[in-house]
Amino acid sequence: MADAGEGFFKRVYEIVALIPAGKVATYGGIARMIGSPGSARIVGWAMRSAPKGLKLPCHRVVRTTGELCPSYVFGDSEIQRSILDAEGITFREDGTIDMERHLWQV
DNA sequence: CAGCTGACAATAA
DNA sequence: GTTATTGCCAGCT
Repeated sequence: MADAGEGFFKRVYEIVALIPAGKVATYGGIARMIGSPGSARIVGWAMRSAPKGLKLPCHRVVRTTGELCPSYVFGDSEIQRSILDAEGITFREDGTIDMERHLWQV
């Protein structure tokens, strides 16, 4: 990777963009793939500052608890559930994602 | 140049 | 078991 772009952000975009449909990744997990296990917050921040042209599947990025962030939604809180459901993600009774079943790991 | 903020995570009480 | 606090790294003002 000769081009570093924005540096850390670019790295996050690459990881998130590589998340296959039907799978989800955690902020801390992505941060760890980049090489900064303590920058879980930066990953989330990268999503927030992520240009829409990249079409990053932010909905596939969830917390370690399997809970999605309340404010990252594209349009409405119900949208993310619909998207993930369309991707093949299964939700539990409490509205959290089945991490054991959809946690993306290389 | 220095300090603050931020879509999280882990540990302690 | 739940709730609160601290720690982390990188960008932005």
